[in-house]
Formats: sequence, C-alpha cells, structure tokens
Amino acid sequence: MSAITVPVPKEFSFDEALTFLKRSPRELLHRVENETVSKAIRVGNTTAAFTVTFEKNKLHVRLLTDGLTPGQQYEVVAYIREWFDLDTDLKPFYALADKDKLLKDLVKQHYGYRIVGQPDLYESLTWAMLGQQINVAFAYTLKQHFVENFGATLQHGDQKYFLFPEPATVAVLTTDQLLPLQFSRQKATYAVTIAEAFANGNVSKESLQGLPLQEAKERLIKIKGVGNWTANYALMKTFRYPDAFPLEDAGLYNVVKKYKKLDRKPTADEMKKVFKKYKGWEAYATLYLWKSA
DNA sequence: CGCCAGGTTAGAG
DNA sequence: CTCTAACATGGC
Repeated sequence: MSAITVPVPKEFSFDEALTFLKRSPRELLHRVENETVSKAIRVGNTTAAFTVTFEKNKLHVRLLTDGLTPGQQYEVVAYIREWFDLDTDLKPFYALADKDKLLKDLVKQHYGYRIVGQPDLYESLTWAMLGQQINVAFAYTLKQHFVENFGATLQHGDQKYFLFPEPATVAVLTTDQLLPLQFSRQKATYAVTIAEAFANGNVSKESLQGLPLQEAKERLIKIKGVGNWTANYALMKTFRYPDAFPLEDAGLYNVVKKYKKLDRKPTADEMKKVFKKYKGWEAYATLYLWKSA
C-alpha cells in the first residue's frame, strides 16, 4: 500500500480538525475511527479512497485504491491540502486575535484550528442551502438522506464509501422525489435549481476561481435559493476567502448578543462593528466564535 | 407546547 | 431601499 507524507504548518491541529469532522454521526462522506479519517473522492474519471492519519508532525495519506496514475495521486493530495486548509498562514490572524478580548482565549484553546473545507463548490453550496434556517442536527439528517439516495458509492473491503450526489443527477429530479427525504418544498426546489446551474455550466468552481469576493458572491446569488448567507458560507468553505463570512448567521448573532450582554438580537450595524476589528480575517474570526456558541 | 435554528424570496410600503 | 409574511420541520 502506498503512503504519502504531507507536511503541515506549525499552526495546525489535527485534533481540532478531527473534532470538527466528528461533529455528526450522520455524516456519510467521511469516517473518523482511531484518529484516522477515511474518505473517497472522484479524481478524473475514477474514484479514489484514502485514509489520513497524523504521525510525527506530518499527515500520512494512504491510498486504498490501486492503480491511480501519478496525476490522480497528486489530485488526492491536493484535495487533502485544501480540505485541511494547509496553505493558509495563520500567523497574522493569531497576532490580531491575541489583542482581541473576544478571540484571545478561543484561539489559545483551539490553537491550530483551521477551516475544514469543502473543495467541491457544488457540494459546499448545496450543503449551505440545506442548513438554511434549521438546526445543524437536522441539516445533517437532510444531507444523510440526500447522499444515501442520490450519491454514488464505492465498496472497499467491508467499508462502504459515499460520494456527494452529482449536479447532473440532482438537476433532473422532481421536487416530489425530495419531499420524502424531509426536504421542504422550498429546499427541494433550491436543490434542483443549484444542481441545474452547475450541470448546465452556468456556475463552476473554475469560473469563480480567482475572482474578487464580491464578484464571486454576485454570481452565486443569481442562483435562486442562494442568498448572502449561503454564498458567503460556501465561499468560505471552498475558496477560503478570508473575508467571506455569513454575517447574518444566527450563531454569530448569539455570540455577539452574549458578548455585549444584550437582551435582544444585535442589529446588523452592531454586527458589522464587531467584525470591523477582524477586517481581512472575518472567516477565521467566525470559525473561532462559532466554537464559543 | 413553544421557541428557535448555520435564511431566502416575493411583494408591499 | 427597508420591512414583512410565508415557507416548513425537527431539536430541545
């Protein structure tokens, strides 16, 4: 079995990443067992399963699928680098956070916590949409049903790996096929609309790559069902624009409410004021603030 | 049972 | 541009 080592930055915590990945027992797109993450992804025209562990200060990637070309192996490693957010230099953020009352303790407690991402923009956008206006636990239930019903699977040994559904698969669904999965009519419609946008090529990760945040956001918001919150969330998880963050997020409102000892929901202006301090690092500030919620 | 949850849209004022 | 109702369902 081939193994590949991947160096990580000093400010990286595999444990924090694992904690995040273990968030829901309903997650089908990866497994965490004995400090080992396993997952399958599509690379080119094939599917690759792999495991990731952390030993001697490095990630160790083991490919479970035989016969991958060097190019495909490279793609797997590139995916993992993106997934674990290994290419962001957190030093400037930590310098800023160390001087901030709200963040100071959080960044100490969770030192090395990064944005566990979703390198697939379609997955990211759909996942964000599923999470609109419901609690996270139920969002995972919806995702579980969605993946079980429409995602491809890969059997490796006694392990079954699920892949996120493809846009082309979802684009041709009727809302009636999604209602039994506990989707609301609205979410069912949104799911199909988002899939159509990707399936017909109107939106793709490649076409947004490198765009300024505002432009990327505008393109995503053209899709019905994708508002400011959803677009920011997806851009945060896929491209890690450091200043992409869901300002309207209920969790963030609650953190600020608590911090300012308010007896009501903070206003949008009050939220903006708090986040002004984190200019350029709003996404990471959000990540750590969610930890306190 | 009631309130709220990782919101968005369409329509009115 | 801002405000509001409707959507809609589970978790706690």
